[in-house]
Amino acid sequence: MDAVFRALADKSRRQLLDRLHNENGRTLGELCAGLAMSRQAVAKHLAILEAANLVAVRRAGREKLHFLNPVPISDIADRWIGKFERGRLKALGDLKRNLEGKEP
Amino acid sequence: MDAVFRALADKSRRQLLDRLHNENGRTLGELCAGLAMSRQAVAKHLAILEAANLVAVRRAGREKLHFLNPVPISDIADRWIGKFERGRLKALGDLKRNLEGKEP
DNA sequence: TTGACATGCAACCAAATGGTTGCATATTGA
DNA sequence: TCAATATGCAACCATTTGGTTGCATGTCAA
Repeated sequence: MDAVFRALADKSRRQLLDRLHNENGRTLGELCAGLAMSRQAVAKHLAILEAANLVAVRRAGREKLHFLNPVPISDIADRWIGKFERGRLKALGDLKRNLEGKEP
Repeated sequence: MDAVFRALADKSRRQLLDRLHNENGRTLGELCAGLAMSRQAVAKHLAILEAANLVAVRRAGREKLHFLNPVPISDIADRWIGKFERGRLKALGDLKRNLEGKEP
């Protein structure tokens, strides 16, 4: 879980996930194209995403195909965001009242 | 949005949000209690959460009350996670097929 | 076989991060 | 007033992070 949050903290890695979301099963070389970054930098990012289980990999000869795994993101939504979502309207009301200086 | 993801990347900061979720409107001193960390470290974390708009603040005399703001988390769920959630089942099926080496 | 291509590994570097300590400021209450 | 309390600010430090370069390995295709 911590690895997932840390992996998502970087804009480049979120962009890589976006690209995989659009076209799944890309090779490292394909993912590098047009990213103002060296191939090795992209490889490191993908390794971090892979360690966080956000990206799964299949070797095909000399190529390495990368696939988006949406499960950890789903887990965030379910286990962590859901907790705050449930109380969202209540919290918003409390927040407004509290910032105005009254007690709820 | 980037600030929100980066703020959420740290376990201590997520714990602070959890504590505010349980008991909203805590002072800095209260939030420090029992956290193996100096007051200044906690203050820095709260500043980061405040900059990301995840925490709102009200001064009350010499105390500073901290309130959870669930909106940015909700925004993540809506704008970013939702994108992956929608295709979750399809992506999972594709993932399984692709890792098995067949084409979809 | 052999050259071109795709990826892997390692050393290195600058900047950001998370933490500390020390001191300053502001508010409360006796 | 004045001491205790609550927070703010700044300098400093170690580690992590995101990036680079250089070279090694593995695979395809002519």
